Amino acid sequence: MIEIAYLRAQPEEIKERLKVKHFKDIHLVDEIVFIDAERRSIQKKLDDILAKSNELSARIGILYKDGKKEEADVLKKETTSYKEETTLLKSQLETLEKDQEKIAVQLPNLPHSSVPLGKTPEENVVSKEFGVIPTLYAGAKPHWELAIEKELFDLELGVKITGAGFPVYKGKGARLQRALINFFLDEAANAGFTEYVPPFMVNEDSAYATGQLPDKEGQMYFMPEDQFYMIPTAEVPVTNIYRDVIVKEADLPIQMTAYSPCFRREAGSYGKDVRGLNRVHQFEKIEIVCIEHPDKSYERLEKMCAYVETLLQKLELPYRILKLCGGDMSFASALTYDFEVYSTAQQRWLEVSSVSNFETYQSNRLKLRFKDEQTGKTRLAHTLNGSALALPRIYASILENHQSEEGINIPKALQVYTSFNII
RNA sequence: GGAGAGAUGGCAGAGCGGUCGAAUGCGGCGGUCUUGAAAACCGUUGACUGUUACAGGUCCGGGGGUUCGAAUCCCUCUCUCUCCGCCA
Repeated sequence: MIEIAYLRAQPEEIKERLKVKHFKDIHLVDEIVFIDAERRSIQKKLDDILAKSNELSARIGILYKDGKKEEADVLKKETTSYKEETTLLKSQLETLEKDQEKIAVQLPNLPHSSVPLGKTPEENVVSKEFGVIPTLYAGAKPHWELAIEKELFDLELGVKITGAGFPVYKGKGARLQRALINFFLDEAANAGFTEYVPPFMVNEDSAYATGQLPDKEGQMYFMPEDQFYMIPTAEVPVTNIYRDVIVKEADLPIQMTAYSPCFRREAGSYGKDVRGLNRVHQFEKIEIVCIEHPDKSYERLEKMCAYVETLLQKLELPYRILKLCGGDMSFASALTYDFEVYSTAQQRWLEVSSVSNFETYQSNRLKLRFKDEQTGKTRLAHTLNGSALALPRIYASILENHQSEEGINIPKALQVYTSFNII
C-alpha cells in the first residue's frame, strides 16, 4: 500500500504518477485524503475523552482505596456520559478505518520516475538484447511437436489426470525438468541467496500481504475447507517469512531463493499463444526475493537483473530485457524488467522472467521494517523479487533453439545435471 | 479424530480487577574499570499513533462481554504443547 503519510503530504504528485500507470480511479486519492482527515479528527476527539475517562477511573480507584465510597459514586456517574460518547466515536472511527483501508488496497503502487510512458506491451522499452538468434535447419519444429516426437511431456495425459494445462513430464523430459530446477537453485546459492522450501499453500493474511488479494482473487486456486490458497509463486510464502518482522539494518540485504510449483487459474486467458508450455496452470519456478535498504534497492534491482542474465547466458539462449511501461506494469510494482527469450521455432519472444522493485508497497502491508541505526527509528524496508527462472518457457526455448538434425543439444552448463547431452 | 494444558516485551518467565506497558533473568546498546578483551559494576533498552516538542491515546494470541476501571473475570474463535488413536 502507498504510505498514508505520503498520500496526505503529496496528493497532487501522486495523482500525476498514477496516471503513468493508467490508473482509472484517480479520484480515490482525494477520497482517501478526505477520509483520513476525518478519521484523524475523530481519533483526536476520542483520545481526548479517553484521557479524561482514564483520569476519572484512576481517581475512583484512589477514593475506593481510601474508603471514600460516596465521593467515588459521584465520579462514577460522571463517567456514564463519557461512555456513551466513546461508544459512538469508536463506531465512527471503525467505519472510517474500514473505508480508508478499502480504498488504500485499491491504489496501485506508484511507478518509478524512470518508468516509460505507454499503455500496451508494445510500448515497453527494449533496454538490452543479447545473443544470436540461431538459424534452424529446415525441419525445425515448435516444442509441442518435439515433445510428442521425443516423448518428453504429455498434455493429453494431464487432461485425463487433472485437466488442461497440467503437463505430465516423462523420461528424459522429466529429467530435464529436474535438471533445470537443480541448476537454478545451485546457481542462486552460489550467488548468495539462502535457499528455502516454503509451504505451497498460504492463508489469507499472506496472500493479502504480498498483494495477491484483493487484486488477483480469481487467479488463485482456493481450498474452501481450510481457507488456503495454492501459491501462484513462491514470492508469496517466501516474502511472508518477514511479515511483522523488524530486522537489523546490518542484516540488509536479505537474499532468499525458493523452488516451488506455481498454480494459476489463468481465468480468461484462453485462445492464442497458449499452445504447449506457453501457458499452463501448474508450472515450476525458482524465485529470488530480496529485502533491501531503501537507499540501495535500485542498485539491488540491477544486480538481480545481472544475475538473471548469467542464467540465460549459461543456457545459451538469445534474450532481451524490457523496461515495462506504466500501463503494462503489475499492480504492486514500482519498476519492472521483463526478460524474454526468443523462440526461433515459434518466431516470437517468450517472457521467462520478471524482476521488480516494490519499494515499500509490500512492506507497508507486511509491516516489514528495519531499525535505522542513525535515527533509531523503524522504517519500512524495500522488497524486490524476480523469477530465476520460470521453467516452462525456458524448457520450451531450450527444445526449440537447441534443436538440430541430430537431436536437441543440452547446453553445457546443464549437462552435469541431466547426465546426457543430447535428446 | 479424542482427552488435557497453555498463549505476556528479542528470548525465558512473574503478574492480588485499580499509577501494570507490565517484576525478574538473559540478550542488545551506552559507560566505569582495563594496554585491549573478558568478568564485575552503573545506566539504558517494545511497537503503533500523535505533537514543532511535550502531553495524550492504543496494544499482554484474535473477536466480543462484565466493570467507573481488565494482562487479570466471563463467552467465543484461532493456534501451540502433552497423551491416545490414525497415517506417508
